[in-house]
Amino acid sequence: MARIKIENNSSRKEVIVTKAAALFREKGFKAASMRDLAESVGVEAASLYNHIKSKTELLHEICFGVANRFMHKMDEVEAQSISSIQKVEALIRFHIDEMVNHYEEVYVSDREWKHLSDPFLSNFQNQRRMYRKRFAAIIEDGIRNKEIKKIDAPTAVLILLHAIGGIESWHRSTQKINASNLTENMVTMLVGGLVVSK
Amino acid sequence: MARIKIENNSSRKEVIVTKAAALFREKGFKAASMRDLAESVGVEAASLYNHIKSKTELLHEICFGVANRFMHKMDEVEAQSISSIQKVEALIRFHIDEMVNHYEEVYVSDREWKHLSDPFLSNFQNQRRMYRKRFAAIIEDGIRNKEIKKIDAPTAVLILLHAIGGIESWHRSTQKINASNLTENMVTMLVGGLVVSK
DNA sequence: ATAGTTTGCTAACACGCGTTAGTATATTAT
DNA sequence: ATAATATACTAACGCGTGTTAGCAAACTAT
Repeated sequence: MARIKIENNSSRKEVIVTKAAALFREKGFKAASMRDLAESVGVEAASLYNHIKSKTELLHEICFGVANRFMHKMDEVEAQSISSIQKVEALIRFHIDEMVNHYEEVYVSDREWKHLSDPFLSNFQNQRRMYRKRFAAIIEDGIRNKEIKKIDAPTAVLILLHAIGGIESWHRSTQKINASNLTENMVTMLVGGLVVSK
Repeated sequence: MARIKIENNSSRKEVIVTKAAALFREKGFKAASMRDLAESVGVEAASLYNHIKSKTELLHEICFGVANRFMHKMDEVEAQSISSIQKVEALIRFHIDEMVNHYEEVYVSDREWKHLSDPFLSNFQNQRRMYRKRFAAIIEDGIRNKEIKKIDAPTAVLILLHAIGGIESWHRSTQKINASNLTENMVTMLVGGLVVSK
């Protein structure tokens, strides 16, 4: 009788969530079936329901896991007493790090959150809005201090966040530069686009 | 008896494709049903098949319509005798313009092409790869001419393309700045991130 | 007016989906 | 060893899906 293998004292549910993230990333939430997931876990579809309540719950876990990590980081960065541009850079580096090390979850959270159902959907959207507002506030601080070019802060946030989302393609790319090189390139370009040239 | 309304001597098929793009953008390709589409067109689901071969054909039309426009623009820009940075700027402006004026199609082409089926899938992926290669080549030219910072060109392309894809959120935003302001902000930030500071 | 063509309708199909019920087999605790 | 719990299995459900067949209505051309 097949059994879900666990390691590092992680629960069976966590194993399923991880496999689900990989599958949702590959096929999209709607296109990925519970039978697909079961096969990837090495078990029959019905058996999954001993550990999870529904397919949607898997998406919850993924999306809010990611969202919470980002919110926590934002708290941390805001509390530091460093320049605005340093805060921006810290956030950019965190985003890239997340994208490199928790690729599947971050990707799914980014692209598939639409398929959440209320009240989780609105909750998630609120968290996103809040995060962007706080990010924009940092940039506006930087503009006031003349560290950062006079640009529309919300637009800058969108650009930054989506630019980093582009690592998705890097991740799949065959001829990829290494992660720290990637990070430096991105920081150069993105921060370079913000700072006022001296 | 309901009839698909046409205007500007566009075919009924084109009307369907346009509505499909809006629906696919909103719900995602898999989650959007032919019955949804039929309702949005104002007709019964089966009637659609007098004009189209399959649901997938709709995705073909959308994706390759967009891809062809971009390829055509790339031909045009490459042929011009202007500096590399000007070429980059021209492409960025075109991308933004496309995103603003053909939002639904571009968005769908960007996010839902995975659901194409071979041979269209590989064809589409090839076109994408080619486009990025040609874009990267322009940037590498710029680096050689010392117009552009020494960065990894393929990474820069990823950043640029995805950053522009971020207009998606702008498009839905309530407090949106106008399109030309948006464009100038993006160009400032993205081109500013590339050029060597003097 | 009539014939031909385009377009839409109703009905139905085969299929894959998420999920549940009921039962068997492992693992853990006494 | 025995009881209790956790986990997996088979079978099946109701439902929504893309699509087709066959027929009716509307437009177009003669």
